[in-house]
Amino acid sequence: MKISTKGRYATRAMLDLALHYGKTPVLLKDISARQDISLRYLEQIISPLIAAKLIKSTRGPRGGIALAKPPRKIKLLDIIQVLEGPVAPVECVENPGVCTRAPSCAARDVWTDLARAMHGVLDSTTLQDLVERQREKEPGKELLYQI
Amino acid sequence: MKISTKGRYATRAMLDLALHYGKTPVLLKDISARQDISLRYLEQIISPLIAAKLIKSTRGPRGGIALAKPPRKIKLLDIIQVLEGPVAPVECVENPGVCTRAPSCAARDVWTDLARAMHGVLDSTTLQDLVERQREKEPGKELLYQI
DNA sequence: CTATTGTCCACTAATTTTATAGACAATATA
DNA sequence: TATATTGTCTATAAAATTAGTGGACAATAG
Repeated sequence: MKISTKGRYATRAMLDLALHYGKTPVLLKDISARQDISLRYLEQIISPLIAAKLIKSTRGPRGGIALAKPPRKIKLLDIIQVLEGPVAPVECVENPGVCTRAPSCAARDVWTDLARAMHGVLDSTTLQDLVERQREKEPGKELLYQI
Repeated sequence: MKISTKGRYATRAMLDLALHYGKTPVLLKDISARQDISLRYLEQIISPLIAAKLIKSTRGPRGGIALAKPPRKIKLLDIIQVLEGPVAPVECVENPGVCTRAPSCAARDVWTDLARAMHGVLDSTTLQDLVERQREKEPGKELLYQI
């Protein structure tokens, strides 16, 4: 019942980008260092986020990556779905065809309730919410990044 | 973000037992057949449920297994926790020590919210609830089992 | 031209999941 | 008390997924 490192790292990387929103692009190398994620692995996590148009990238000197939209417009659900696939505890919730018992399965009802509850949280939390929580937790810390 | 077959099979097996609550013990072999779970694998799923005192078992002829308490007293959360461990999307929710950033990690707050939402559903659903839903879905079906 | 920065694809290691197999223990009942 | 019936324990293995590495390549600012 765990989220994988890809989903977790993606969330941290996106929060990192949100904290730098509106400034110059952020280097993968810097996210890698700040978030303790190997540069090579981080690439694989960023790539689908670019494909999903949540991140835009610029190559070459003074390049880097940045959020493609304001933090207020990006939900956690958007991020998690890109890296983890559909948010549901079992496949039959989204795709009843995978199990012949689905139509008469009471257990499946619970998995559906569970999926709804998870969506409720992830769909109502934006990167902006995380930015605000982060700034409460570490006031002043951001100056380090602005030098 | 999926629950494993152990958690799913355990839920189905427990619902099967709940549907037979108050009658003679149920054979592992019969659950295996009805729920399409290999007998050998089912054993491994039942065993921790016995250790957790959710199921009691009787060996020998006319033996079998049965719920240790009424379906109304068994929450889905009890079952899932036995087979899947703590219900949380990441380990740092339950055990902040595993990650040095935990105290100042805004992402962790979301995982905590998510864990709370999941608990909310699983803690408020009992086997009796599932029994009732199942009987609505398949009225009459149980006669097959009572012969 | 060249240093800088991101992109793509293949591969490998580690871990977890999903089982299978065999020997064993308890007990009802004939 | 012999025997068929039923659950129990431990080891092993196949398959899938997760997590991570590595090398060559592409774009671009200055």
